[in-house]
Amino acid sequence: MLTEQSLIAELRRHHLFSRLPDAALQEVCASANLKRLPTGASLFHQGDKADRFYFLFSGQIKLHRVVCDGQEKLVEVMRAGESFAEALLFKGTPSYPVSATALKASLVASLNGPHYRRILEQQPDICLDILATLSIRLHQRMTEIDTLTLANASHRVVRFLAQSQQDDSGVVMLDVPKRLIASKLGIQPETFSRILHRLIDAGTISVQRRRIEILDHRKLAAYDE
Amino acid sequence: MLTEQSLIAELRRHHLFSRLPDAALQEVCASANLKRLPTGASLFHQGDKADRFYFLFSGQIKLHRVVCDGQEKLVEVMRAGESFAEALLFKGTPSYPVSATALKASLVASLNGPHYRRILEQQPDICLDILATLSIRLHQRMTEIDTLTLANASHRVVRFLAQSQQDDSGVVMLDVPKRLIASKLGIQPETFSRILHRLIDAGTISVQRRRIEILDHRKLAAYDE
DNA sequence: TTACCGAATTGACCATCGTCAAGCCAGCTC
DNA sequence: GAGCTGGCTTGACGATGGTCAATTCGGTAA
Repeated sequence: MLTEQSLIAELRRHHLFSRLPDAALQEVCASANLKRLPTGASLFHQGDKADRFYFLFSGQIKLHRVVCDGQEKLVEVMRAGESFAEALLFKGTPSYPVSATALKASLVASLNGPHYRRILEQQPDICLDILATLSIRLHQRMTEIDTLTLANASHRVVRFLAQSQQDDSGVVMLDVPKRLIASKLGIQPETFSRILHRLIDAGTISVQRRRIEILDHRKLAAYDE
Repeated sequence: MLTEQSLIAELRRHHLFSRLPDAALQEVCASANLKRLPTGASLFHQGDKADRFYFLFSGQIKLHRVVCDGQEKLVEVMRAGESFAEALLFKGTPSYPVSATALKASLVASLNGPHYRRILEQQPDICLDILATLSIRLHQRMTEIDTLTLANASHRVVRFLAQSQQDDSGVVMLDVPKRLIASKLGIQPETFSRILHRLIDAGTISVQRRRIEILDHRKLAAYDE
């Protein structure tokens, strides 16, 4: 069971709350709702009125967009300790630009947006923090646009692999189904599979289930020029 | 000739400066440089250290990215009265993610970033304004990613046309060369030309040089489903 | 163990779009 | 006017990647 104490302690580790005075943080928690989501449950839908934002304690939640012809595009996968939908607090007429669905059983705190916003007005230093976060995210989206327009499918996969190995071990563990990866890269699952196997045949990588190992970094980099 | 008075008056109309106390704005202007750029001149390059941001008084400036194979991708066209590169003020290690080049003879104010940032720390309300701007821009980029991944070339062109008619007159005036439009849409100039002519043949639009008129809105919308 | 279900893979086929090359048109200078 | 330049257009061709269908694989439950 999650106590109010441990809730506060978790939030403290996040940059949105770390510099908040104790009283303000207590206030925020008082107006928070805890939600348990089983796998596949929806948290909110694209287009819903957005007056709440979220903090993910445990589990995994995907943010995705649905477009006219019913196709689905993965935007981002949120993990424990991350917040999302907080950027909307500042728009005049906020409605969620994505849908949020649990990929695994998850525990989230639903926080009152306008309430937090009023507290923020007293905390210019946190504002600057958030500005930094947003400008970084904006930058990420820009490189993503690069990748999607200027590179073909193979390049996108190679870039994805290069960006996904956190340490330099050369190992990439996928924590979502391959079809979602394909969706994020803007290609079909079949194409994704074929490209991986082309890389395997060339001796560039090896794949066991969701574990991908980069065998030849040089050869991989050569693709991306 | 631009006097300090008219410079201040122009800046006042921009949301980054409109709520600044007089003294603070004077201070900002004092550390500003005015630059005249002839057509084709470069203001800054992708990757340069970014400690200044800009306000465009007159002319037209393109923000673009250059990628490995020498191709160029249009990100945005800035017009008189707009500011740019201000999002970088908040990143730890700022370097421009785009290059800026004058499309027409332009007059820009180059402003001291860290200086402005220090002033901002005293102005939480302006911080919130900027947060709103950034979150809107983030949203724009997201729909752009949608367009680039989930739609084929024809859809992209149709969306572009639909979004580009400011009033409902059905007239779209391109203020940059077609090749740059194509670049922004992530397609080749040849493909852009062919798609426009397909729409002309279908009686959906008419084109005279850089003036595009939408003749049949329903038929155009039917493409984008 | 078997049965089952969704994910992943593989093959065949084809539309779309990029590439290359040539030609055209508008605006400019001389 | 002639000639040049750069942007735009048009055609031919081929590679890339999407679609559809069949098969295999992996995990779960009976």
